[in-house]
Amino acid sequence: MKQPPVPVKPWPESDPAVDALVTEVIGRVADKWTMLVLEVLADHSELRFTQISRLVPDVSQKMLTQTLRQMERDGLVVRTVFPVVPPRVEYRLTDLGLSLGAAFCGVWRWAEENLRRIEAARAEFDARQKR
Amino acid sequence: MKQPPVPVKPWPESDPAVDALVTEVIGRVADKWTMLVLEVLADHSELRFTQISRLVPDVSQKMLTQTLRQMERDGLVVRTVFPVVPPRVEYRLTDLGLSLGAAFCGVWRWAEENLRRIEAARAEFDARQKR
DNA sequence: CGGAATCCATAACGATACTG
DNA sequence: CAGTATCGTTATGGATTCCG
Repeated sequence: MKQPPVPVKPWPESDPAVDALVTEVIGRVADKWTMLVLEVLADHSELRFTQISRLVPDVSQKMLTQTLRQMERDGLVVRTVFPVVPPRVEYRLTDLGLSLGAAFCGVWRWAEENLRRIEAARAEFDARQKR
Repeated sequence: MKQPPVPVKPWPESDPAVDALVTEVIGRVADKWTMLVLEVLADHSELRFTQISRLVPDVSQKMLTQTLRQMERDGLVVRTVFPVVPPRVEYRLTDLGLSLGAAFCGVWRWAEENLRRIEAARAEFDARQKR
């Protein structure tokens, strides 16, 4: 049985204006810290600032604040401030944030499943460069 | 049969070592230019350097070269050099590259479908900041 | 044509100090 | 606790020039 020449056509359309916006959104959303925060929030459903900072390895306080602010601005997380001392701030994903997590799940699994292949390709490429 | 409490659990495991590698791979692969090149190559199946540069808006020659090299190193594209003058170099996606395109399709569609929601969230957030 | 090499501006990020 | 503000460094990307 012959397979179709192109098994998957990933992107259905190509409106340049929409493309630019989509690219910008993906660029922001595909950020390293955003994805890691998305992961821990998807796992724990609600977390305080310091809890997130402990769960996301090597994130600086500055980057975490910045990332959470952007995610809040984009409607991915809600930030709840409890007027107590010491302050208590909780973060949780919105439905939009959850749906993004689901969408990214495919990429995450792809990366997991193909780690070896990528490492092998890199090793072979690097070996060829040395010659 | 009882369904699990969390409707979607995006990430099945959490091995910190694998996590770090996956994060690194995603970080590289989720790059702006990589995604755009992936898109045009998925649409055209094989392209020359200048053709890609015309199809990807605003990409500099430096970034395009760099992106293509990384993609080649990661085993996402194959680079074929024809020994003629003037030089002719063709790029096409590998199966790995195609499968990545398919995985990213979910994120791409998510971004398209939720553009409005994100813009609305941003507008509301910005309006609240001004007060 | 398809790059490589260089220079340079700026954006990104980490570390530190301070605050309600 | 959950940030904000500032500073210094590093990484990134554009523009330009040159080459087989």
